[in-house]
Amino acid sequence: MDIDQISTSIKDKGLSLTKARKSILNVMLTYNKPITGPEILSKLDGAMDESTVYRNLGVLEKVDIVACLQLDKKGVHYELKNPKAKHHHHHIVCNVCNKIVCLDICAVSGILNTLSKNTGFTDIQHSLEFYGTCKDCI
Amino acid sequence: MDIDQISTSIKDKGLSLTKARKSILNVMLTYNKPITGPEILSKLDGAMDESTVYRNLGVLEKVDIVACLQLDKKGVHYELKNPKAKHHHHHIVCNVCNKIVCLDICAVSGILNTLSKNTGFTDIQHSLEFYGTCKDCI
DNA sequence: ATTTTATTGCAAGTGGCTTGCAATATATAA
DNA sequence: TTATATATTGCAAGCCACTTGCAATAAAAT
Repeated sequence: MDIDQISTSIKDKGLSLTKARKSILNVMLTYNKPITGPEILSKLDGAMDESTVYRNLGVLEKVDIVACLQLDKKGVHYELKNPKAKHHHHHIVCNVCNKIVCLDICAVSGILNTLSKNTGFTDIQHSLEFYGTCKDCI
Repeated sequence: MDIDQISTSIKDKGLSLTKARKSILNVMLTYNKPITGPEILSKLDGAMDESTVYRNLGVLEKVDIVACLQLDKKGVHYELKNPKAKHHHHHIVCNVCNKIVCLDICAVSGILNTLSKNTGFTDIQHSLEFYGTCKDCI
């Protein structure tokens, strides 16, 4: 995934391709794993106002270019969604160094029908995150 | 579970049984599902300082009397842990009315060994929450 | 090139906690 | 039971991660 693909995607969604949006997306591309708002801000190093960053994360989330995830005590993280591949995935986070690893398994989707039958809930999504100690931190 | 059981549990853990702690726990017992800090404060209606509430939630969490969970955009929630029964469980939250239902299934524990083998992480915990539309909100 | 519409920066504000500290309540020892 | 030690509380202030209103500016449409 590169900035041109994403630029195209942005225009496809009917959004303007602004300098601010390009910078934010470049930071996220370079970082290449879930990143927090404050981390983005610090990488931009004053080049852009806080409100602009958060407003853009909001619109990019709404048009499905970025996803937003809560990593328990580690707080809100944003990550680029891959428009081609299936995006649904989970993470495992090191409790010591906060390293985040994306996983390609989802053990949960199989039970959604049962869950829906048992609870009466419909249109069910889920969030599943793992925490532990990575091998560098033992 | 009642306030006397919890009081005993508090003393067992070497904590003082103060008026503040009793009030907070009573609110949580009455509410009987995950509750946020601001919700607790509002039910206490000025009877106690904010800092006292959060400090106590912190110590009660540390001694495993309450658990703290992140419900994505719904924020941090606290719930009483049941000292007798196994406490590990997950929730399903209505996106419309925010109703929270506790579940007794965990589809995930089975894969922890595989996950550990694949990632090298050890001591793995997980958080798994479901979101959807409950049948009252369709 | 000009108008329309969307986006930005600035400044101020908000919500959900957290911290330092002196006053007070609870526990322990006498 | 009272005195001393320790833990907890309220208050005031502060902090972090956003959010909002608004006028200035940039991007898109004509």
